[in-house]
Amino acid sequence: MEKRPPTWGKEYAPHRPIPEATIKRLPLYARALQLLEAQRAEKVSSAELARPLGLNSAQVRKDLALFGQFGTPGFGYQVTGLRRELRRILGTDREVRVVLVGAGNLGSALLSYRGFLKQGFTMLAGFDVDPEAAAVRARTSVPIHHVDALEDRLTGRRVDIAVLAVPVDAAQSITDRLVELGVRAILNFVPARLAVPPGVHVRYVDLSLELESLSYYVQDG
Amino acid sequence: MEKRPPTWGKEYAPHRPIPEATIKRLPLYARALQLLEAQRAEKVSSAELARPLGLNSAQVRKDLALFGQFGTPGFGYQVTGLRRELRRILGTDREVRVVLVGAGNLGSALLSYRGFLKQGFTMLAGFDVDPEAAAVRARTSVPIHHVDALEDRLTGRRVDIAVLAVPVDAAQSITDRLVELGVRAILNFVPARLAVPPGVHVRYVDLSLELESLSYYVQDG
DNA sequence: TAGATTGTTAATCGATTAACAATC
DNA sequence: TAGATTGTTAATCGATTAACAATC
Repeated sequence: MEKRPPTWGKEYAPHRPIPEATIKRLPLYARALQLLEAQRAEKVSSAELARPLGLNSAQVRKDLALFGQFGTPGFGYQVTGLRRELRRILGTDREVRVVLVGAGNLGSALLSYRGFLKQGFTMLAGFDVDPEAAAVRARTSVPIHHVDALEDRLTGRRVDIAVLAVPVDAAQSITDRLVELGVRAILNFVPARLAVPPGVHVRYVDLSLELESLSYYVQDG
Repeated sequence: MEKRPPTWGKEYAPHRPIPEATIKRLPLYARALQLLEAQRAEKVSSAELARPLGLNSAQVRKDLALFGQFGTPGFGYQVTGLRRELRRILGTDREVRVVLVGAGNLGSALLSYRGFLKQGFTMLAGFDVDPEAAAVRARTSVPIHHVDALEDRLTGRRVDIAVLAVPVDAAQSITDRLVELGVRAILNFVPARLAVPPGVHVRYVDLSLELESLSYYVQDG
């Protein structure tokens, strides 16, 4: 049955800063909706969206309501429409341009790991101090250059996100250069705190830390 | 100058559950202390520990006080002593035994990535549906077996933590088998929610999700 | 209309930070 | 003793969950 679209659009550019916790859940919703769309589902309720993700339905409604009124009382959300909204909000409906710096074991795996870069993301290039060895490791069509060529290769090209997987000692100086080149966000796999100017976002992923903290739970019988 | 050790040991087996957020910070403290110890620092204050980690000194004191009284008012904490306590609390003073299941691009990178497994951790084995190809990718001395041999290889051996990097469709059934084998914690790189019995801990790391949520911050000028 | 589900406000929960007496 | 810093309580902040009037 056809329903007319809900009255969304209350506040496209939200004035209050959106909680970080909400931002992290948005791609989760988008992914679930992608699945539902593939299954030809027309509509979904906040409860149906929340349950498989292990979340609360009120949380889903609250997260979404921060960006506008996307649902219809008594009905739910239109799968396709909501997915489109989320991709617009996340910016993944446009091309998101990514570079990787540091193609050692971890970095080169990220280059070849299908499932890291989802629809909307483009890996422009990788950089490493030993691009030949890195190319062998990565086995990818993404060009890998020497880190010295960072400026030569990227000046004048828009780079949205840099993925950082260099040795600890190199992290800050590479960061400074990336910021200088206009990078707006960094996904940092290096176990080091990065100093960045306001407006540049850094997300820390410390794989070793995750393992070490899990160790806490496996003690005794 | 010699100081007598502080009066720790108030509550070694804490009755109240420790906040997850605290558990995640403990390895951070341990790592900072390791550095300080290497620099021959004798003592450290909560403020000195907090600042480089971007934390609040009260938070450091509160986290530590959950496990006992490790400090000395007017003095601070003894680096070596506190580090030892933290390693004991985390269980990284004993051998922590890890297996990896799924040695594709990401999994095999984790096998070779020095810096993933810190002191105290032992990677017993990797498992993959194509162990030969995985071995080529991983270039490591860690043995890689076929996943079918999970039970044959691990029955009767203690496994503390499993690192999961299999395809989505295989995640739950592999999880069930790992739980059956007595695994107590899972570091899950698969973008899927895992059902586990109470007492088994799952930590989710979704690299693609991190990238997608960063996309939110790089919009407009 | 009756049933369902939204958007939103209020209540709850948990975590962070400030403040300070205790104490080395 | 004077100065410094802990452990801990109280205040603050933020996020989650419950509840429900609005509404399709």
